[in-house]
Amino acid sequence: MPSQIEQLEAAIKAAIDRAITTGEIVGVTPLSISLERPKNRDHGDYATSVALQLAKAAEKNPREVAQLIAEQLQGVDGISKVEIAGPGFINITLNRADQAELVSTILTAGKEYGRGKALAGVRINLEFISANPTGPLHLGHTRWAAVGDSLGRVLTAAGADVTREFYINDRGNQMDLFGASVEAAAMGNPIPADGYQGEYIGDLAKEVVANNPAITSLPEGARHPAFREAAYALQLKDQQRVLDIFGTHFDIWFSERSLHEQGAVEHGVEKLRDQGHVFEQEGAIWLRTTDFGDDKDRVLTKSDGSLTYFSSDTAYYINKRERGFDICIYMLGADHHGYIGRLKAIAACAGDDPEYNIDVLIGQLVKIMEGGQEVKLSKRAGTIITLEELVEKVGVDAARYTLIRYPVDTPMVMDVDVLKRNTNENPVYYVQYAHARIAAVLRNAADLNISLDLNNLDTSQLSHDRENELLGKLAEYPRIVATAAELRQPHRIARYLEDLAGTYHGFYADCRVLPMGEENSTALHTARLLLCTSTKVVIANGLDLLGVSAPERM
RNA sequence: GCGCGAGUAGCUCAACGGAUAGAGCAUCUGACUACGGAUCAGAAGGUUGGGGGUUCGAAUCCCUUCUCGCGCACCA
Repeated sequence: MPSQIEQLEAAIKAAIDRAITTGEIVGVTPLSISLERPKNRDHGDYATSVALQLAKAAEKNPREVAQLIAEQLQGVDGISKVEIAGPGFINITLNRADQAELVSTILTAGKEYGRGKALAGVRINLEFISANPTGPLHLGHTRWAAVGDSLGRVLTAAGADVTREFYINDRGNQMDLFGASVEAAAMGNPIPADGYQGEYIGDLAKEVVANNPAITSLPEGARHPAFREAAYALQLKDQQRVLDIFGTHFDIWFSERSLHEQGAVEHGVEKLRDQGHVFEQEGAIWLRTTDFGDDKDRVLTKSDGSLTYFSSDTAYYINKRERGFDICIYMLGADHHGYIGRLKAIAACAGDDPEYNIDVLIGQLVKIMEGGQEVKLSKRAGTIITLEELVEKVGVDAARYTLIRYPVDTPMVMDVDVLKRNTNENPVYYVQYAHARIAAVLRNAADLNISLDLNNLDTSQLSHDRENELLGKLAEYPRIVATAAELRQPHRIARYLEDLAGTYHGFYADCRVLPMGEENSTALHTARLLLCTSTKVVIANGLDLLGVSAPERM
């Protein structure tokens, strides 16, 4: 059954179609109609500015266009009032009882409510975090661990076929340096000057030796790779362990080495050569990315024959596409924003559409405050905050929620002290509290043996302004999910939930849900309880998209 | 120098090109001796960094300028 908003949208389109067919206005019916819940309640339940948008092409006064559409909307089922306001807004008021049908829609759909088909059939590769396996995941990775995971859930909810992928940068000098650092720690030698300094290196060294005591007596040539590989395995396992705690799961852990082992780099270069964008100069092999807006051409194979990191990037992209992904999403840190141009250029060089097949999201840095002071993050000073430490400080729910709550392109400040508080300063509790509060009401209702049978729902009971407001908010949810998926912005879900929770609390303050004292339960109590239940479903569905729990009790 | 991002209330941040720019915190007023006060109602707080432009309408798009952050390797 189409949602109320869809029905309304269809009705407006039909009205425009008709006006165009009869020649009353000139133009084309827009694919989607902008419909919004007006902030001002005097402006009805829904408002559209479509007449303003059509006016120019129609060469008519916007109010006249609005008038033509409004006339058609009069008398449409469920619409009780249509008004034209301001420069040409159409304000629509719906029958309250019809709106309450939504309760039934939500409860019937359950967990499915909010899921859509906007991205049905689209195969998406979602790559995020992709840290070097040379140390613990830190704050910078944590933002992606939360947002990337949530985006995966949101895209899935919009119908996409999503594969979450972690690209392991397990090749190159950094790995050697990492291995050498662990080895030095184990052998009691000083850590190399440009090596890894953190305390964890010593811990890794101990663990490596404990697992294989003979390792220290290997000849030097064998010892170095042995340490590197052992430390790599342990560190990767640790990253996986921490992400598991954080509730972030990957479908594929993709090793950069494996890319090279299967000859994907050579294959990629061949493919790009076929497309005509590869050239040689000064003994090196280049990709002419400047053909597609990059600021300089990039080297694939150095003059000494070794491969660049960039060649891995190209091979990896081509590999993803050959695995059948329509859209490759990259989530990168702000220090990688220079990659956008070259990644897009890779796609273009491979013959793809850089506007569609590849999507690069850049996340700004997270600052962290504790004790009223910014915590300076420094590897040298040992003040790196790891994902694990953050979770220990504030818990998974608060950490995830806070990180997701902001659009990734804004730098954000996380105040650890605030996250420890269970107050409104900490929006996750505000939302979770609404859920727990409903759960409590439902427990009480069960004690009173009040029927929650949908067949007993009398929609005409829900006529209070607060009920109407709550219903309107619940109706928005599917659109919010679709928009969040389309714009790759999971924070919209969090903001919506805060709004919904606030609306619920307002309803709760003014509308008594359970019978008082000896009072018998009535159709109104049942209707309100079902409204509460549907609100609980939507909050739970929304929190699930964030990977945050929806507690029955707090 | 070039490129990318950011600049909105005292603070942290929202706002598909839409109506009076919104929340939370902080400040000030109020509200339950019956459903969870981790709540609700209200007040105050703004030249959306500055200046131009586009249009019915701009925080949003374009130009310009200032400030901050981050990048500009045959490194990984």
